[in-house]
Amino acid sequence: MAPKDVQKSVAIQDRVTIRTVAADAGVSVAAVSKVMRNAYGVSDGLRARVLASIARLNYRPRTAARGLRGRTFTVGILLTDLHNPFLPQILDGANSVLGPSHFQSLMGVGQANLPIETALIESMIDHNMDGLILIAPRLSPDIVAAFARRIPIVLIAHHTPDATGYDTVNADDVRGAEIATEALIALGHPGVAMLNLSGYDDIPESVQWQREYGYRRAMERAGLASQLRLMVTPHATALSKPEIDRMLAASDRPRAMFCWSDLDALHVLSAATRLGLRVPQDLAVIGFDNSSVAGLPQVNLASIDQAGHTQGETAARLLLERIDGRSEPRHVLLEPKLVMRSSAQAD
Amino acid sequence: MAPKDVQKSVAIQDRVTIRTVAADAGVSVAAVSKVMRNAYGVSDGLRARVLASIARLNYRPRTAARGLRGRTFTVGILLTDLHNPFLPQILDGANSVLGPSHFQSLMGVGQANLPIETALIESMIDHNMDGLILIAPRLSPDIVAAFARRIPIVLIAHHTPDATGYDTVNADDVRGAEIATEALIALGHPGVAMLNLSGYDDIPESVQWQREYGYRRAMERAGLASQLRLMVTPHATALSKPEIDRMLAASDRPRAMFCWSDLDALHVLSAATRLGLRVPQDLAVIGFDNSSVAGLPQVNLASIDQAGHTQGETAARLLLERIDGRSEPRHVLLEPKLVMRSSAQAD
DNA sequence: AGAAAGATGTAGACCGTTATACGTAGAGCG
DNA sequence: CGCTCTACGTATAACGGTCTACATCTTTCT
Repeated sequence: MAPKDVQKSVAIQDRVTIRTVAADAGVSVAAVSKVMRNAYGVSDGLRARVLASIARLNYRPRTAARGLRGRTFTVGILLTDLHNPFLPQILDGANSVLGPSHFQSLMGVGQANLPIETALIESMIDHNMDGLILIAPRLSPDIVAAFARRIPIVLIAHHTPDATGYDTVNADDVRGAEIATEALIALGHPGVAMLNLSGYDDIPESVQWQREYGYRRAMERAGLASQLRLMVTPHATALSKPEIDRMLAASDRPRAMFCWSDLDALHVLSAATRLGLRVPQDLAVIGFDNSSVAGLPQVNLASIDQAGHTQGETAARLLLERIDGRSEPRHVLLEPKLVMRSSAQAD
Repeated sequence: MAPKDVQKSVAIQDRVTIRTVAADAGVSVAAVSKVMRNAYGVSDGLRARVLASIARLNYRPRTAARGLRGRTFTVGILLTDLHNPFLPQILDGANSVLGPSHFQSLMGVGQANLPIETALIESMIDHNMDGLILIAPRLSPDIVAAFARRIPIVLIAHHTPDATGYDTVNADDVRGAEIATEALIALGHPGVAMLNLSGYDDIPESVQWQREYGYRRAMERAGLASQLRLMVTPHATALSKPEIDRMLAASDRPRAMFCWSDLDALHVLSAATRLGLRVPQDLAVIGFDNSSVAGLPQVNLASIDQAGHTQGETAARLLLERIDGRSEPRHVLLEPKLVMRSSAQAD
């Protein structure tokens, strides 16, 4: 746990501190602090003098020291996995709100690993960050709630509509799965199968549970309850997929598949190509995320768009509100929509 | 510049501090600190008592406070652009070294924007991070050097082999471009064109300059100096590419293209598909990065692999050395290699 | 004019660590 | 036995900010 014996670091250039500025401007340290914080009780003359000194000395307050008592104006963003191709949208969205508010964001990668995730959150708290955005964390709701008592938190891709200690932002995953399944049924394929993420976190809060539920509901509503067919796969990073090949080579192979993520849908398409199946005639496929690869002409994967940019924006906005003192929970659900492409289009 | 008037934040649960631990263990604050730092002058008995209290109270030192005097055991990683598909490899590599050393990493996204990049680096310094890894920053070498006087820095994808204030880790981009160009020439296409990133940072330090140089050198060595053909494109996020279409539709279109990045190569392949060109018979393409999309069966893009994982590992290792006091510069160049796929294979 | 209210600036405690300087006790030694 | 060494703990000054009291100086009101 404890690091190796610490030795003196390389000499670092002297920094200009709040005291340097105070001396330069001929005022008290407190006055400079007030100007920095836009606090009450500063005359125009004093402010001008201080600002001039700040500019002249190129002073910037040291976040770490500042956070010891006040705010750091930094929020932490926890990512599960960098390979996820719809992350950039979320982050762009979040930064588009954070930037103008003079908040910085620093990110950590949880690597889909619970201990690492926990350690990162602890670390972000220890860095005195003002709030946290967690994207699809593995954490259980009660652990999140415990953290939320220590720091404002907004969750993305984690369905807990009744949680009171924090906010959530989600695409309506049930509805998205429903739309996809209905579209495949409408194509004339009764035996629509679903490829889902297998997993240790097979709980209602998880995105994959919600999508599976939407699939089931659409099938039942169409009177196809008896045709339900679910397959699971470990996380998409596991590249070799003999099971997918086997499934598609079998005589009772599905004619249409709804995949819980674009990444997995890509593997299905690859397998189809390998086996000489025509898409969409022999096999129709719809994915989820509408990630950038899906739009490539070589791929042309129909997919459910879940408005990542908006999710990021919303999460950042909610977090700033919470940092500003709001304590009533807010849970936002965004409407997904199908982006049709040739992988599921009769045409 | 200054944020809105600050108001009191939500009440946060009392934290257990070093004082709480000291009281619980019945020792001085200094003793606890010594145990935490593995410092000299602690008896086994005292250490045991303190560790027991730490465990019982679940104490963790607060990084921000710690950094005020000592180290934070946190390094910052600056990314240019999350869309870049070979980032994950680098980060995995870096984290595989950082993790076991009890160092955390926090990342910031520079969005290929100089002011944002600078602000992030300042912010990381203000967070008292112990060192920085900058990946393909837009910063000019002298600005990097200035920052490096304040904090240990390792650069990835920025060629300054003579810099003395910091370390660099790079793939040999000249050699990589050369290999790709030679492979295309060997295919029997004399008129090999190159698609490069256009840009404001057209300087020898940049990756794109190095790759262009490699392309030129290979052409000249093959006695094809007169056949040089360079095209440039703004950053790949600009999705619509009428110029690429125009170029490929022209009668004097290139028969082989070396693209400075996989992302751009994908757009070239897309255009070829749109225009009904056969790959590789009518147009052979080689990209750079060997990113995960390149390997998809639908894509099958030949590409130069630049060992991202090793780059990340090496950078992290060098940074830790620098944090530990090394001051002589080190500049590592890794050998790239061609991964042949059907986009450039006669077959 | 005198008092109350408001505006502006300062002093200094405090945040949670690190690290230096120092005190004390026991061991080793001539 | 007195003296030096070493090992172990403690007290406390930083670190660079924030923020609560409070002091001082103007206005405004009666």
